Amino acid sequence: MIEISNAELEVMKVLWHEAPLPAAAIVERLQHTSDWQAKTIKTMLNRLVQKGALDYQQQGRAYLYQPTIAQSDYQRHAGQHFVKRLFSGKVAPLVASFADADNLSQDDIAELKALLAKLEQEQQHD
Amino acid sequence: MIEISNAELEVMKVLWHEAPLPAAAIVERLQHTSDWQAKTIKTMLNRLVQKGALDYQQQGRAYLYQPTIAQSDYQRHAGQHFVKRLFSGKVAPLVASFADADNLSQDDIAELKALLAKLEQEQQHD
DNA sequence: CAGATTAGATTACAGCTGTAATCCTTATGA
DNA sequence: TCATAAGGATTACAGCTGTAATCTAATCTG
Repeated sequence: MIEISNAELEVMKVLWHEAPLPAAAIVERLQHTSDWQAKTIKTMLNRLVQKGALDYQQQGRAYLYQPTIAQSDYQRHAGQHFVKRLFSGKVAPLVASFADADNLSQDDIAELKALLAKLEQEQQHD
Repeated sequence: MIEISNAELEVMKVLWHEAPLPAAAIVERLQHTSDWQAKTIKTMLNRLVQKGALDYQQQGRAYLYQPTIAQSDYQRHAGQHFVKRLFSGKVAPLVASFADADNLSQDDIAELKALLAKLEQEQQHD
């Protein structure tokens, strides 16, 4: 899987939210949430294209960029990788660490319960 | 929080498992699970000391290394950080992505259910 | 048409990382 | 005692990353 650095990820997020976009639009969106220079963002667009995480179509003189990887695919992959690295591949201890950090709201708990219920449901139908 | 790189983390894991240890013992343990040269491992010990993730006591001519950070603290911190970066801080979607990847065993599901039950229990007592 | 602006391409440069090798000092075995 | 081994300290070096600046070609503007 393609390795995407921290800064590059911010660019990917913009395009996962809306694509394709020209560089100018990406720059504009990122300047709301970061203090990167336009040149910096261009560099990252270049690197992401070189890595194969983005591709583009030419539109006039400019490019329209878009992701080659779905956000959900990237999230799934990176999640597996992270949890393997730090939690021996088990997600439950990570959730427990969120609880320890008081970072599980009532909503989060409800969401997890619903998810587990759904999984058991599916289990029944196997 | 101290940044620990991938390779450095493998060294930390050895010492989280057992500490303090002299470099020789760390090298010996890592050579079972990696193909790093002893010199490479020494470099990482050095860097980890410089970063403040390890400290040591001198024992004769050698050092006895030990972590300055508990594994659970590092896990909690890194977990928060990762989930914030990729899942907007919500852990439930990460768990869902594990389910999508068929990476939630019956045991994992049971563990999560137990955890949620315990959290609700605690909730009652607030 | 000439100068200014703009798009992307190329270059820059320091710090971190992976992966060692070399250096220096001290202990140790022949 | 003398060479060697063993510890740690220092140095190496390429690739990745963050953060741009410069270069070049095209376009817009007056």
